[in-house]
Amino acid sequence: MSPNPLNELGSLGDYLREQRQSAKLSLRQVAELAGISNPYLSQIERGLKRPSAEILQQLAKGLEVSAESLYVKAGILDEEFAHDPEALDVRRAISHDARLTARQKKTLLDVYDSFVEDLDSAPAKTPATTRTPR
Amino acid sequence: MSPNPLNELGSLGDYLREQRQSAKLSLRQVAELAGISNPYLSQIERGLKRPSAEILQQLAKGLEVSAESLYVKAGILDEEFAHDPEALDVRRAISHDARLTARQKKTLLDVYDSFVEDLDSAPAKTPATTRTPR
DNA sequence: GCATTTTGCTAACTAGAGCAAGCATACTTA
DNA sequence: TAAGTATGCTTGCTCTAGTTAGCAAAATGC
Repeated sequence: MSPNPLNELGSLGDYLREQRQSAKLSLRQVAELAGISNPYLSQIERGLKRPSAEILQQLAKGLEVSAESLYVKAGILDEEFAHDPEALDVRRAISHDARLTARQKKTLLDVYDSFVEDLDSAPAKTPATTRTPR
Repeated sequence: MSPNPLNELGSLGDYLREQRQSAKLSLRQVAELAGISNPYLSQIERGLKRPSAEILQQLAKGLEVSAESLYVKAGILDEEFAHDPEALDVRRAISHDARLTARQKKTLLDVYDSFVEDLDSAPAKTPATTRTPR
């Protein structure tokens, strides 16, 4: 059932270990800085356990990286979302708007697509289906 | 020990229950949409259990709100971080889109505004204190 | 009136996050 | 060489997130 089996987990662990080693810190040091136990950190780095968001927050603090970047690697946050959205994209903005229902999003996206379709010379774009950005 | 004892938890639960009721859905319906058990959702709404980020993701999908907004209420994401990319950015993205004519922009903005206008009674981002109970 | 469904909830259980204690190997320093 | 320490890891354990089964009260139908 778990949507992020161990792929993303391993990637997260690798990233954490890289960060720790490039900072020349031991497992115990980072564990202490983050306020978690060192055996547990060891298991996280090797992808054996799946840390909660709370633990990720503490680890981010200890490693001096952003919590959001860890969330992204753990698969609980969209990458696009973490990247500060200076680059504005209408489709993306619409699909992330918490105030819109799914149906309203589809309506807006369809309208938008119909507008831009006209100027894309003759693209024969996919008409109605909501294309998930990503 | 836990940094977010039950304060933020209660706020999250209240928010979830408000969203569900304003959508006129039962516990079981939302639980099914989100793919979680209904007793568990009941406990989350009453602030008795602390859902993981994964569960919050599924709940966001079922309730058609952004996962990030739930993360904020659960205390695992900074408010500022989730703030900007929502309401503001849709309007801004539209008005900055070079592919749209002025008239098309106005159309899209009008549609968008009409959508979010309806939400005044059921706001997606309550200031957490003022609850307008219809 | 009584039966059926729908509502939210309680109780008992399972699985896994996160912990303290301890182990084996490598690196010091005397 | 041997004593001391730092490294990462394994072993059990506790606690709680999340489950299934089932309850009492409210709504709906016959």
